[in-house]
Amino acid sequence: MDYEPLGVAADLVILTVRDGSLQVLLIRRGIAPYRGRWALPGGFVRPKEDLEEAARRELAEETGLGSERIHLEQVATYGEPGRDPRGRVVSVAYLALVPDLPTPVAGTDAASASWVAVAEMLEDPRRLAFDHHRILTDAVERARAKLEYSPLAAAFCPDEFTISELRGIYEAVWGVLLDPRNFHRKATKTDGFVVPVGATTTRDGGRPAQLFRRGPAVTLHPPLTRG
Amino acid sequence: MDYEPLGVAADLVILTVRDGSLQVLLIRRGIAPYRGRWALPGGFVRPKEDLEEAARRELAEETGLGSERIHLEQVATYGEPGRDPRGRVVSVAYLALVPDLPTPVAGTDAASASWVAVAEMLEDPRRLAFDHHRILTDAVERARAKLEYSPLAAAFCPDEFTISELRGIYEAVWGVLLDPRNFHRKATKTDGFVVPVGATTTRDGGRPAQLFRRGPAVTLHPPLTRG
DNA sequence: GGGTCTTATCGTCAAACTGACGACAATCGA
DNA sequence: TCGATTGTCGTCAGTTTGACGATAAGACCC
Repeated sequence: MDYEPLGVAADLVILTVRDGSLQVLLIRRGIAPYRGRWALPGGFVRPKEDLEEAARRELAEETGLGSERIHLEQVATYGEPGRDPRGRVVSVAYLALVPDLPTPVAGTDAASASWVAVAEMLEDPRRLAFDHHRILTDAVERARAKLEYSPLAAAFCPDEFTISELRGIYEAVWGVLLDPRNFHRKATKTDGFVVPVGATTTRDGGRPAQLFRRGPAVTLHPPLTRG
Repeated sequence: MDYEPLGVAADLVILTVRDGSLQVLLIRRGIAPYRGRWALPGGFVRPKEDLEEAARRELAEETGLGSERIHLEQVATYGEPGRDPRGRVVSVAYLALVPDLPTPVAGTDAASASWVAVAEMLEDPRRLAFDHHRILTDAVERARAKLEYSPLAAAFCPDEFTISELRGIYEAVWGVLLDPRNFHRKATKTDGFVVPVGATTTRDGGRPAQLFRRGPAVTLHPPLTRG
């Protein structure tokens, strides 16, 4: 076969919702290029490894999440010749949605990983290394869009959650406030979105709220609306 | 940098609507592996070439379309280690939507390219070489989904088109029949979807139909519904 | 125990949208 | 002139949305 070989990497946009805001896991680069900047976690795909396998491996390395139950999906691939000053690298970007774990970010990789507010990173393209601002933009937009027509918001929640907590996810990801009453109606009446567990919790204060689990639906008909 | 280099290719799913059916441009493979099977057009990304640039180059080679005005978007990247028996190749798949051109398929590449009904190819996974059945499935699903919430259907039409022609696109891509009256209402009343040109045509027989052009909208609110 | 605060949940109502379908308009070919 | 064909406008009932009032069920304070 006649081809010029290139480096292929998997980069991860790991999102969570903490304290009511959408956050992304980033690594502070300790070495040039882009030393001191934030970057997405990622690494090269190994010779006998599938792309998604590589992404899951990185995810586990960065978060300690034994990842089967974590939502992971491919977003896009970036291969502009000049995107990495060290050489030609094609990056396959993956989006991971994780619940707000009490787990510390146990980075086995050298650099210090931390959760950073997405809004802050999107503000200024120069806060992120390489073309990672673009990758983050695309991944966040994908997440925002998918909340509309898929039950994906539950991927940010623990196994059991209240409707308010679910609404909090939407509000954090979309950056809008939603009417609690209309949201409640929509979430509970959309077929297969959530199923009641039977128990209640008072962890949010106020009247005890029913607990729900994610339902079997794959798509939401009709979709929820942003704003 | 420490990595194992891989081959990176761009594969194309070029769709059009002809004779009321959704068709894809395929190449009959003349050499092993998968000799005699249909395959998606594609080729390796060159050392100094962007991924999309490579896709546009292939598109031009296969269709003769000087492609600026052609809709081209990335669908996904496939990199399972065993997907190409000749070696490790990572393929970035692109989706192209082209109008039904009178242009002959001027394949400069050796093999014979032709338009094939998508339904026929989706029926049996073994009619396509490599993992191209999966790629085609993903790309077609992407196209189907995007027709719902984006004005993309117009990419299948000539510059000026009638509402019926537009409806024909939806019917071919979705494989359903739509009510002409409701479709007409929806298409003309959705803000920015289509704008009237002022002229009419009788090319479909019957009463002359207004001609429209694609409008400025990027997304359709609310979306059209399949079935 | 009685207020008061907070969050959960149900209900109401008008406006918008959908899907089914009737009716009429404008052309062509016989 | 008479169908046949396709385009376009209307009507109507059922559904969904968005705004918002009202009540429920706890916690907290005195």
